[in-house]
Amino acid sequence: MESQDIRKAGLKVTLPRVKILEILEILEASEHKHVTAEDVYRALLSKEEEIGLATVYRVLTQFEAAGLVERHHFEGGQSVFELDQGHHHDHIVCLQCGRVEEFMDQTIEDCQSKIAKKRGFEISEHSLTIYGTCVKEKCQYREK
Amino acid sequence: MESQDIRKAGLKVTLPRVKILEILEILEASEHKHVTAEDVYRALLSKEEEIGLATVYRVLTQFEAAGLVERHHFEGGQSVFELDQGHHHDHIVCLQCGRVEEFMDQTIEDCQSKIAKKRGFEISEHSLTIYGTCVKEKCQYREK
DNA sequence: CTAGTTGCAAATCATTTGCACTTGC
DNA sequence: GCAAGTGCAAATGATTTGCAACTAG
Repeated sequence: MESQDIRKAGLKVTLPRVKILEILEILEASEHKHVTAEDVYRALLSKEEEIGLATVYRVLTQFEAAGLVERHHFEGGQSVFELDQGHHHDHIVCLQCGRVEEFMDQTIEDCQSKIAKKRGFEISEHSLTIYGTCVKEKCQYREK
Repeated sequence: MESQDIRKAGLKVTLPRVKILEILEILEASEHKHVTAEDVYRALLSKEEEIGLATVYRVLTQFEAAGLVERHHFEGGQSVFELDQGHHHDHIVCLQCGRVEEFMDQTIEDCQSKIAKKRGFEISEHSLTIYGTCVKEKCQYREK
């Protein structure tokens, strides 16, 4: 019941918010869970929902602040959002097809903590993204 | 002699290009070698150089293509440039004062290659940035 | 009822581009 | 001399904001 999450975030349970969270949850289960605000907006349109792009941006930003959603800045301008799955992970992005895979490597995490500690930095977050080209078999869908 | 680098990049040796490269070289030696296009533009203005912001953007982009300069996308919108020092490194950024330190960890690099290989990705580049707060003693200059 | 939300249009910010005017080579 | 480069103003694209009209609690 996603309305609980919205309420818990201190936000009113409104149609736009419910619909947007719904979209994100559907995408979460798909191959294509990393989306731009524009993507969400188009998904809403295709479901006949009359929700403005400005609202999509506002809601995604509020969801981010509430920890429901994560925002990433991959190469290429637009912000990319995904539902917060609770567990940290990094990304590997195919520059040809845009496909995004997730990974998490404890050795890397540990190294980062060590580096930060050695330099007297208190880590608040970090972002690691590998860009490359994925194998032909997987690199099929050429979107955008 | 920086004009050599410009010529080698297949670009005409013009005043704006020389001046911009000069600025970047001076900054390179300083504590503050990661700069926005706007920063470079202001540095030029303070040296009485009449160079337009559009040109700064154009030149930085050309320098990037030529491998003279690296462009990073830290949090906060603007692109950040630095002279290409020839050796890869990652960044650790203080969210309070904006200070940037560089680091490079072979273990992390190796892990990344391993991960990419396992997933059939051919790495073309990667970006790792740690965000945090640095120790009080170093976190002095509150710029911008 | 009323503070929080939304939609829309206009504003903003970083960056890019069109074009007439220079300037290296 | 002429292609390449520049300045400026206008265009762009992503995101944000002002504000009057709505709606959840």
